[in-house]
Amino acid sequence: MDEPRFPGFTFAEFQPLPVSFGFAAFRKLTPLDDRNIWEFVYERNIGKIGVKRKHTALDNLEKIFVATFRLANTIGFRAMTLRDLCRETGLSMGGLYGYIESKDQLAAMIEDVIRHISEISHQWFSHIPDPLDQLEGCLRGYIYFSELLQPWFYFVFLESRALDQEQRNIAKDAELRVQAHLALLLKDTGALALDDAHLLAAHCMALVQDWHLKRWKYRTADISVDAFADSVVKVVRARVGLRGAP
Amino acid sequence: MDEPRFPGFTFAEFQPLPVSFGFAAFRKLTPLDDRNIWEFVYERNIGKIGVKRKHTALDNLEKIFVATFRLANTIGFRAMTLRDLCRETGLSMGGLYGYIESKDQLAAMIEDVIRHISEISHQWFSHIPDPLDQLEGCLRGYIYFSELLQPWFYFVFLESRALDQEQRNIAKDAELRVQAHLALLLKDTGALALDDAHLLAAHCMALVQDWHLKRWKYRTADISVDAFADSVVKVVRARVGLRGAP
DNA sequence: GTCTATACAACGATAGAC
DNA sequence: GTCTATCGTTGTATAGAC
Repeated sequence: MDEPRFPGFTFAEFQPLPVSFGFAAFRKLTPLDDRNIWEFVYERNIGKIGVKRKHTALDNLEKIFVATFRLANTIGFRAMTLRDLCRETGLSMGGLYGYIESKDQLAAMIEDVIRHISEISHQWFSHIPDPLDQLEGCLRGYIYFSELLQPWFYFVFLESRALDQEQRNIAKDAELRVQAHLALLLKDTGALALDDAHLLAAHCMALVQDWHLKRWKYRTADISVDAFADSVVKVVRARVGLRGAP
Repeated sequence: MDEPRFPGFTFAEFQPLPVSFGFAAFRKLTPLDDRNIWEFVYERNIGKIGVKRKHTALDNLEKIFVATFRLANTIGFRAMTLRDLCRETGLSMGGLYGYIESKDQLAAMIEDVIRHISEISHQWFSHIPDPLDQLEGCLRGYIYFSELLQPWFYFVFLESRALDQEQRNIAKDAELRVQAHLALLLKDTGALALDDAHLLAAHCMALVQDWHLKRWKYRTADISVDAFADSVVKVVRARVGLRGAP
């Protein structure tokens, strides 16, 4: 009866964003946000989740993931115990195991969602003709998604070592694919040598990831996500503007 | 009989580095490197370490820390057990506790060393008159130290959440002090507004920390530490060169 | 200074009642 | 669909021999 909302989910089919855009515009147009993401998780893990009543499942999934983020954020995922998780969610140990197969698989579910978003969200900007403008879209897209889904991104970044070797390699490959896409756009500007483009693409990854990695810092300094994104874009555009020699 | 080698350790008294310098020059002139750091650790923790014979202590300290880095790197500090550590070092549980007070304090010892280096190493470049040149020195200093002591920096960055709340705040304060120093130098260039200087200083932190945080990426791509440092410096100088408006 | 042996708490996971 | 009760394992840390 409940129809899936994200069948073969892709960004290409959604209303495009303008070249330069702020967080408010992003939030209004994104097909995936911090409210309907539980449905996205549910649909990606049907079969693994024992609970069949969708509304109950979504409710408890939200409780479980939110509690996991809070606990992992403060003491780390490995230090967090399933008994902690039960206390915070109100579920029992047996009840919890209706939603997760194991503690490790809980981490893998989170990783999967964010990796999927990171890898396909750049489609949303592929219609922009100028490569540097398209790059700006990708950078803003990443920053704004990590703002909207901050606990998810933070978890994935800091807890990916808790995964097994195979899934860690999947995570590394995903980061390299995103970076390669940025490098390609930088190369297409015609302003950078190939080596410089790859290095600058790596710097771009470091810059945008800093928003969720050091959230405490920017919150303390009262810096908005728009100010941060503007600043990152300015740094990257300045470097490209050099056109080769220093 | 064994005299301390780092009494009241500071960088100010050591031979200064030129404005622009590579990793080789850094390595030749640094008073603290990956070989004598065990002595540095020993001297900072005298009183806590039960073993009094210095040569034995240095030997086992190296074994313990190297094994900790390897284990924390692969499975995470929290997942690493003291039995793992015994197996890797060849020590017994009882023997191990002659060097550490607890598992948590082992992490705190590592944190302490790197925080101390990060906070005082900028003294090494305070003789440079031009603020932008001095900034370049600080950036290169951080990158080259994190290259020399890569496992230490990597551990501190990713495992700081394993510490208790008080020590986590100490770590955050340390990062903010380093960043504030960079912001001051950027402001002194006269090319940036105060807000822009602080944001760019934060970007600097993200850029230089990427060298130890994503070491696997740069190793795979066969990028040298000198190429990386040059690229970071180029990005920052380009942004400053904009002189305000975009 | 290092070892073996052990104490004791806490963990992830499951079985079976409701 | 969720609970309580419990299993076997593994963790940190220590005591006492050598």
